[in-house]
Amino acid sequence: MIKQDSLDRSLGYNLKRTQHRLRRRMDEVLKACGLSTAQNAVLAALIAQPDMTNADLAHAAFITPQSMQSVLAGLEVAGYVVRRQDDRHGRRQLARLTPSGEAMALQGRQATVPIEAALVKAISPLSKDEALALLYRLQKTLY
Amino acid sequence: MIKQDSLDRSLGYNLKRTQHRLRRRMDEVLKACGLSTAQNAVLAALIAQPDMTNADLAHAAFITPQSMQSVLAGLEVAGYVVRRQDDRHGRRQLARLTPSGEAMALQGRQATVPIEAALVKAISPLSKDEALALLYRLQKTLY
DNA sequence: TATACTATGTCAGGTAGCTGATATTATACA
DNA sequence: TGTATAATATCAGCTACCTGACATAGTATA
Repeated sequence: MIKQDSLDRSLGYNLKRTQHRLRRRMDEVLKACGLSTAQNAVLAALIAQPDMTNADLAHAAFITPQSMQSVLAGLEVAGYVVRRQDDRHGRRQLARLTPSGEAMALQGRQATVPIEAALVKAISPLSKDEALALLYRLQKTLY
Repeated sequence: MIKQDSLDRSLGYNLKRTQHRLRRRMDEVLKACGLSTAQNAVLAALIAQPDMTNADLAHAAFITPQSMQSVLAGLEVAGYVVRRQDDRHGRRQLARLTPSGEAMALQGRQATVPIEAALVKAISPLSKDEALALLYRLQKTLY
């Protein structure tokens, strides 16, 4: 490698590389739980906020509603999630965790806690609020 | 949305969301050039450093060497890239841009410059060096 | 030198997520 | 009220990328 300088100094490229490594680490530990990243995202979202629709979960997991359908179907078959009709809405189906789904959600959370903790530690000398504020600004710019 | 707090304060989740939006923006402008993100990554890498191997390019574009094979094959068919045997190595094949490949690389670069510029602008009040240093620390932690 | 190990390229098959299209329900509005 | 628009779910097909297996060439080491 002689001249990789322009790429190494690019924010976009470094955001990509950071996210890529984060994804790899997450996949590693989640695989040990028998969860995919998308599945873990669903469980994490549902434990924070039960009775979400397929569309909501898709948004939370950064995939399309069509893709979320199959993810959710898999979680239903596995017995981690149940869906029922929304009483006050003929189209919506609300998903929530079963007891075993909650247990699996906690396992996924436990597995990923060390990674998040390592990130927080690596922020220094910046504060977590400063780092989050930076990411918020970038997100707002990119919306 | 009632309680999304824990996710919104998570560094990992916000890294993912930032990268996701960046990816969408990049895809938009590159599509107008007729380029995929992977193709643009190859062209950008080759303009910075000619005569790279398939394995090198795969690493630079964050995909597997197997996947890069088909990307590179497509770029060869399109006439943007040529590959030749490395004189001093029986296995390596070195890729470089054709004149039209260079032109397309510049088009891709021009299309993405405003996005990178917007990111740089959004960093403030932090400096670019501070932001890059943060990403470097995160990458090192995640390796 | 011989032998194990690593790097590179390639083929084959699988999977996750995407786009497009459609039906149904809710909502906004004229 | 009626009608257009938006939201939600779902089916079908496609594509990009992955994993696994393998052949060949270079490198290290005993």
